[in-house]
Amino acid sequence: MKRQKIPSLGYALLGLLQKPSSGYDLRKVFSSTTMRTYSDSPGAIYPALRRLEQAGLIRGVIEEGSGLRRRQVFRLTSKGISELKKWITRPVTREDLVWGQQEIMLRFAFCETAVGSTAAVELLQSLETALQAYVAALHEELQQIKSAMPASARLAFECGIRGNQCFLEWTHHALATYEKEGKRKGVTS
Amino acid sequence: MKRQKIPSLGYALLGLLQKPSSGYDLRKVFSSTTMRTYSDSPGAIYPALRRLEQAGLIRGVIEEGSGLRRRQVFRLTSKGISELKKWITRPVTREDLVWGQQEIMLRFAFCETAVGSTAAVELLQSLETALQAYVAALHEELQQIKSAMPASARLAFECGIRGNQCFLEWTHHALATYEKEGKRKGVTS
DNA sequence: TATGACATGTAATCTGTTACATGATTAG
DNA sequence: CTAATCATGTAACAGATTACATGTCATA
Repeated sequence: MKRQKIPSLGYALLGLLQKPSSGYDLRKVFSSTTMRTYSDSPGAIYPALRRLEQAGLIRGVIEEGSGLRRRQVFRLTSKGISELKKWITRPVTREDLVWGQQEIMLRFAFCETAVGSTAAVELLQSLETALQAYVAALHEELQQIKSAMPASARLAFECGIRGNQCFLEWTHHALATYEKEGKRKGVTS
Repeated sequence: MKRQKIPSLGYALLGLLQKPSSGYDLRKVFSSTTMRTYSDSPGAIYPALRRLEQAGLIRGVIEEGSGLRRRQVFRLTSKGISELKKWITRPVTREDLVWGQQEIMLRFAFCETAVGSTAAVELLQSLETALQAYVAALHEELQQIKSAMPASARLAFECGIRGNQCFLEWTHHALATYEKEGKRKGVTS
């Protein structure tokens, strides 16, 4: 009955388990794709899977099929699906931005298959709002402290601002993409 | 005699301790500036300081001055300074990029005061090389998998590419800044 | 004198890392 | 047959989070 918070890795696993997979499959995803930011070590993944299973979010079934190496395939439960949706659709906060784009982008990447493209647009809009405020705040912070900083520190700060500005422009690009798609599909609706 | 690897927080503390500070001062930096990505909790910072002290990288002295609240001010030792320099000046690897810009930018921000502007330029050049290769690799990865992805996943991937491209452009901006400064100071040398 | 900010710390718990261990199956 | 790969795990440890504990000093 403990209300444990699910760490980022847990949500990454939930998202990937939209397609039923074994622990080994998931490790391969982490070691071979852009998701290598997450550890592919068995000491991280197998315990994480067991925690998710104990929380009732996924269920593992040992395959007794053809090849017959013991291989446990995990699937989302309905509780797991709703937890995943909740994580994806909650509004983007300032804190989310401070902790990094990584997790926000993971949420967005899973959004379409898990919740649908309407939710994807909403997530983008929420992100846009948060980013606009954040970029403005960063500009202000720079004004206040730039005189007392060495050049490298000021440049590093500018890098952060540029990065977030670029991120903001991407949200516009992404929103435009969805708008176009919407027109293609549903002008007459 | 343990050769423990210093975690990111440890280096952040070493960099900040170029200016002698108490644990409380450091916590305030983490809670109030752009460095709020690091935890400002006492349970993280005081133990980290003690580890650095045990490793001989910093030394704390209890102030017996005027105000007389007990307040321990930490300073870098010569060993700490050289460890900080080593961290800052080592070449930027692919792995550094995968784990995030954060730590690279921290190294750069501390670079000028800790090692000097020549080292800052070298760090930027190393970063530029690594980024060019990384962006190229990301483009290739996108080509290989984009057909099998939902729109949101593809857009998320594009976001990563754009971010790194933006980062690359920033390195050019930063290098140009140093070039200009170099001319102002040393044309006749 | 009581409240709140200053300043430092500890203990329980959780998660992740590193490194090792185990066994089944397939390729050479 | 033996080496590599598939597939799963465990144990020891390090580090972070959370929540609590302690005491000092200023001020209202």
